[in-house]
Amino acid sequence: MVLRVLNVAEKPSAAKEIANVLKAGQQCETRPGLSRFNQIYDFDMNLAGNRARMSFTSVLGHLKGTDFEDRVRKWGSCDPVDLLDRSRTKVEWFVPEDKQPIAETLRRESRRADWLVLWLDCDSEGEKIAFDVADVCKQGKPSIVVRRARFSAMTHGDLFRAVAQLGEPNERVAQMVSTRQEIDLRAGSAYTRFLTIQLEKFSLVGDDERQIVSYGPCQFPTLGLVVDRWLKIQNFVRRPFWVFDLFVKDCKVQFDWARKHLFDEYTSMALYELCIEEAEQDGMMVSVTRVDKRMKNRWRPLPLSTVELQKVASRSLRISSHRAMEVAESLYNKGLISYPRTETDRFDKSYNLRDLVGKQVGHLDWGPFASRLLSPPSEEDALAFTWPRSGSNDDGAHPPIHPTDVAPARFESTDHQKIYEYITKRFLAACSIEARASETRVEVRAGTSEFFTARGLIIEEKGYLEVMYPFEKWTDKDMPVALLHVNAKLLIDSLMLRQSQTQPPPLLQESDLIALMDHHGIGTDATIAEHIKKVLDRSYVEKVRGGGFSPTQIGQALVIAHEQCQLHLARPDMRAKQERQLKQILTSEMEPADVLTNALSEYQSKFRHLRQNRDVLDTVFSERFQAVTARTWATLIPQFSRCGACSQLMDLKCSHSSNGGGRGQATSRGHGRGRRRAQAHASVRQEGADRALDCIPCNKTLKVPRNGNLERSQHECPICRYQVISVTNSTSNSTHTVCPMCMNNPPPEPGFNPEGKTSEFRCFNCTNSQCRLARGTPAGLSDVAKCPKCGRPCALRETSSGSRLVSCTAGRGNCDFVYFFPRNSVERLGRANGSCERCGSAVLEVFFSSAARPPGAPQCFKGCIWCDSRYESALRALGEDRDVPRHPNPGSRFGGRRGRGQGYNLRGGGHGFSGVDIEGRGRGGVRGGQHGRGQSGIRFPR
DNA sequence: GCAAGGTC
Repeated sequence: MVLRVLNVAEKPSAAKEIANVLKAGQQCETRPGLSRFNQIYDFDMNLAGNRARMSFTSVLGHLKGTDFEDRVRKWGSCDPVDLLDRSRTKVEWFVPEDKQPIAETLRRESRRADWLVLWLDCDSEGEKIAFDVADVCKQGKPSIVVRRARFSAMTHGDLFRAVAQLGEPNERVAQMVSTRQEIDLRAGSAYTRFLTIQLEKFSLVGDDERQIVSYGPCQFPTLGLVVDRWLKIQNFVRRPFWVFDLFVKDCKVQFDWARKHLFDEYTSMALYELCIEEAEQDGMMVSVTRVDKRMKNRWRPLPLSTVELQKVASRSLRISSHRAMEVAESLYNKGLISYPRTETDRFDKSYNLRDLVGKQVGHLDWGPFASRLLSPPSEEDALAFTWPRSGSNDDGAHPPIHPTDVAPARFESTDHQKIYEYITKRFLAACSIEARASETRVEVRAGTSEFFTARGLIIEEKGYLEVMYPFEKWTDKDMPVALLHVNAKLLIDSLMLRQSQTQPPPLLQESDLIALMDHHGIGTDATIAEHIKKVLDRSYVEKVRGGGFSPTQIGQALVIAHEQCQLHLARPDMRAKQERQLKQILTSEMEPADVLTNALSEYQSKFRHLRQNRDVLDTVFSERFQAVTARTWATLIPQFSRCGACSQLMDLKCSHSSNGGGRGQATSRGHGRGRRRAQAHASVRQEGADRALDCIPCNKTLKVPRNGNLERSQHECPICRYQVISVTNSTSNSTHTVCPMCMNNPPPEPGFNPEGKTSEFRCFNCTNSQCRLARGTPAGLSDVAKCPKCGRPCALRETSSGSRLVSCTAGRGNCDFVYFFPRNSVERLGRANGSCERCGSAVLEVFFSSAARPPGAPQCFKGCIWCDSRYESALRALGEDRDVPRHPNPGSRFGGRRGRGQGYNLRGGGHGFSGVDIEGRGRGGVRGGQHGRGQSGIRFPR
């Protein structure tokens, strides 16, 4: 019987390569898969004693992606902090649209296979992909036998060993990867949404452009490293120091003062004068006190890893790390170099490196060097092939980067040529011998106590350096013969005391940044360059002349604000700490769910802290950026209302635009201050235009509502001391109040979502117990009853005019159910423990006013106001002769027979609803009505 | 509109 085996590799090139080795010279057929990149190779081989028909195909990296459930994918669809809470939002794993053809190929091929062998890269990401592949294949054939092949190099020996020792995929490794993915997605999304919306009011980049202010667990620390160096430079205090400069006649060597430098001016002067005096007595001569000679080796380079290639590219080739990876990938796809994303800096002994060197012998530039490596060493030529040094890193999946084929006649670009040349020369150098030189160190004395040294160098064996030109140089430094004799005396040309000063460190170069990221474990070899590009694209950092990285105003402000809030999200050890926790999944010290919960709760508390301190963000950014809302404004009413911070009067301003927006109206571009172009001529406010209060002493601009007539009220907000503004809608003649500070910086309120698109905080959202204008529903009263009309929760509220009511929370346009408590008879309301057995509404306590209470009438009622008939009786005893709504809960004594939907009795009487405004006269028109006693009863405005 | 990690 022939065993049918489906084999899956991580990428097309790996499938091709592995199939090519395993077929061992047998015939191999190639056919297309449903994805145009992923072909299928069919061949026969022996597998565990069976004859096997192998089908070899591939995926393209991760097969499944992850995102939030649909409900919360849109910005503003939920409070961002919910994205950090697994009980409130879910993330989903799915095969994205562009990977569907691959998944379909896998399902199709699985149907006719007995075994599935997973040849994914042997790193943690590969293990996760292995599970995703197995999952999709099982959709095609649930009974398929799943095996994992593990190999450390794509060599004949390793691959056949993997076939002979097929194992199981490691679930904990895959769990670690998906845990990291979920943490990154949740944290990135929550903070990015919050930061972007919070900072939207500042003009961070050019107008009309939307600036995303993103957070990522790799991009923030990357930014942090740049800012850290920049701050060191900013805060650097230069210190003067003094140094002796010695020049000796006819000797062009540089002497270094043995004391290096002194920070004390008087000591330096005294030493200098003494030295000159003594030297004069010596006839202005120095004497040679010591001559040392020793051999010095220069080690050949280690085999090349990705991070090293990126550093060299940016440092020596003037190619950015991102571009270098792009180019390396294209060289790899042409078969010119090995896989360019590798951490490995040691060659496996099974590699035939001589063959690889042999491929290069025909090259005009380095060919002769390659052929000398392959010929035996002689007395004239010490150069010989030497197995490369072994570094300490091995990712177990890929060898160090090396050339796999000869250079083509023409390269796609000079970058391609430069990168290929470097990789090849570096490979030949690694297979070569060390460079050797003899160094001469000469010490001279001026006067009796000042010593100086000079160094000379003679390169005796160039070794690998012969091929590394122009990337690495080691040059001879002549040492004049006159200096080589102890006790020789030489005439001083000049001896000077020079004042200098300490210098700040330079800005981080890209190669420094890569090295630091690598050191702190920020990103992987394959992604470091992407993170650097990301902080550039986000305008957090910029590359200045000379190639250094400098933080922009945005970058500075982000890091400074986070540090001021004591949130160390931009520190480099954050990621390393996370990685350490994730690793505990591998050792079973922790379960994935616990790691996730821990990480998310830390993010949650930091998020809440940041949100509470949003003022700090605003302050730090307002020091650097003009608020969008202040750019195109004209004063509408000077000295309109009082500022809570400085007690001065603020101007009411208005955008002069008719199509309503400060944004997109201004024409200035660039960063920072001084770009304000206020238009003073527009004074008439038009409907839909933005309005704001501007406090000049505080340099603060606060949005106020766009619509309605604004008037100052006499009230002062107890939270922030700003003068409250009343807003009157001229159409409905309704009035509400708003505190300008709270509207822009909402106090934390459980029932208020500050990120909601339509949400602007008003007094009716506020539950402050000190404020008589606060009309928000305190926590606990937002869900006191099931709406008799639609079944959704109803809240207990109080209007600005003092009416108490229960209304549906479904929102305007969805359900307008309202029940008013009789104003004259009801004094106080409260929520008691428990809920109604019949309809589920909360048990309420209704306290009746003693003034309105006739003898014999109850003092209070406790129960369900919809279902308990005692409430209606109490009202009647109080002279409130209206009915209360009945809950149409099916099965209750009121429900069931009402027929479809809202089969309420609109006529009043009986158990139906009375006082219904079926004419839809709108708000304000329903009060009183035929009953003439205020607001008891319900209304259904249409 | 959001992350980081694979790969094309």
